[in-house]
Amino acid sequence: MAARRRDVLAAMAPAERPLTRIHGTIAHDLGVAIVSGRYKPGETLPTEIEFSEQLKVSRSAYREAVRTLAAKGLVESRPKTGTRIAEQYRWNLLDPDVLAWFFEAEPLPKLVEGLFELRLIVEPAAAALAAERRDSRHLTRMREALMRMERHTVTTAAGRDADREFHAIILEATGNPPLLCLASTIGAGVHWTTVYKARKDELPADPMPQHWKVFDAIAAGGPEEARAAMEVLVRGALRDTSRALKRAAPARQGKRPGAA
Amino acid sequence: MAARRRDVLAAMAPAERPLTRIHGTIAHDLGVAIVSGRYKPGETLPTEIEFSEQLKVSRSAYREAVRTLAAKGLVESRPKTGTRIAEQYRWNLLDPDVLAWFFEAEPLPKLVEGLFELRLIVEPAAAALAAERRDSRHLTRMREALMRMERHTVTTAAGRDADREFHAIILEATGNPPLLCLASTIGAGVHWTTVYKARKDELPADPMPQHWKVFDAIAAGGPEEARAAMEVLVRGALRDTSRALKRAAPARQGKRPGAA
DNA sequence: GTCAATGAATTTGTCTGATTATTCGCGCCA
DNA sequence: TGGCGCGAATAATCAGACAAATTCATTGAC
Repeated sequence: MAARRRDVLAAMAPAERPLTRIHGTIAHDLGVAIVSGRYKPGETLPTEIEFSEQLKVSRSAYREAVRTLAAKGLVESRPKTGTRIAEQYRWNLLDPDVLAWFFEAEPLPKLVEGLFELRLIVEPAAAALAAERRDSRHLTRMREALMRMERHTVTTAAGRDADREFHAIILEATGNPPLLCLASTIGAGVHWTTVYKARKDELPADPMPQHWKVFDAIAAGGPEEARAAMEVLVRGALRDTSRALKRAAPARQGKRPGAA
Repeated sequence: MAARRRDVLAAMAPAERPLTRIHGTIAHDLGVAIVSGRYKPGETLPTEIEFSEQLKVSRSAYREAVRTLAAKGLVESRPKTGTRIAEQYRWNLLDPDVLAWFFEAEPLPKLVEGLFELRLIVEPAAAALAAERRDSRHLTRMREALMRMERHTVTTAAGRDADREFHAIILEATGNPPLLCLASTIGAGVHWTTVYKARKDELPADPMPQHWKVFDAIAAGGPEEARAAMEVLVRGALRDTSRALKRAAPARQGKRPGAA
């Protein structure tokens, strides 16, 4: 019955969708359409009435979806002018949803690189801070996450979740709220490391020894050791990922202008 | 810009308000009320009908405001359950609006400390990256910002803006989009450094020499020198601020003074 | 000829009220 | 005890009308 309403945005799988949660669906689809470049910055969307009719939703539902996007910096609306896609530098790339939408389509290499550079800056420092505080409960959770990761291996979804969780717990262990907000950002990087790795035919190196080294250093209360171990870990991930990106790059020529 | 309809949230000055932009006003006031702790995590707001009547706005305007807050992780709504304040760790502290709302009331010391720790992690690394790329246009803009800052001094709003801009340009000069998103976060820290400094009776040390050192190092293409100079700068700001925070802490008992 | 004021058209913003979907909690029954 | 519906409460969606704001073209004055 329903689900025909997304056709305008994405003529993709007609998966049945609950009749409610329209707002979420519209926001999601529009968000993906924007970050994937189907709508470009500066472009203005059709008028509310027109677009909501195209999407087969009421104007209020559509407006609420646009509010969600505006809150994340993706669009800006003004009377008479209409709703237009904001410039990229205004997008809140650190927002978990925006990041997820980005990675739903193939993300821009520039963004992935930036994410890894950010990891390289933040995670070693976070590991050092965590080693300084050395909170036992966080240590327990880290060990559990690593053991779960070891059990499932990073080739499985459960293993990747455990991997993300390990990195998130380290951020949490710093006791720094703003730093914890970067968890989803870091998590996106972690996730895509393993995905890119898996795309390479080469058998990826076992990530566990490096992870355990980080854990041991934090557990031992050695900030500098933790920092160093984490840096080796992230640098390895960066190396693998940028190799995979370089190989994927030629296939992307012409598809998207991609500037910053 | 207050209005009669905000009385429920903030019984402040009853200045007349433009008839539109209601959504923004409500989102702002509610956002401030939440981050300042007037509504606590777990609490549920009154029903849509009830609350929108209290606020003297239509349900649609109220709902759109709630959507904005939900997009930033501050609230979660579900049928039957109602709209409830999300747990703090879900709040998107890196969102410019959330941060601004936080600083509209007196921010929690924990948050300010966290912000400075983040600055201490990110800014030296960003300065080093900027020194590596050494883009001439960015260098020009940095110099202009610093000269403007020198002209107005940090005791003026224009001077503080120039200060923030200088730090933002450095982030921009890294060529890293996610890093640039931290500009508002860093900017909040920069801003509050000067505010806290101004509250101390002592004459603050002239910040310009340190700023010029950072600029010179970047312009000279010396990553390590830039990193070191920026670290000195931020560490100084952190020292000043945490001193002011410690002194302000006793004054925070009980109720909260007005905002700016 | 240039600039300022005016006004109309267009688009988002707001309001109202009705209907639907979802979910929690309770009572019933096995 | 434990699962299964039933009902009530609440957000979610819909529909349509009106208000406000801004752009843009036109007009008028100097």
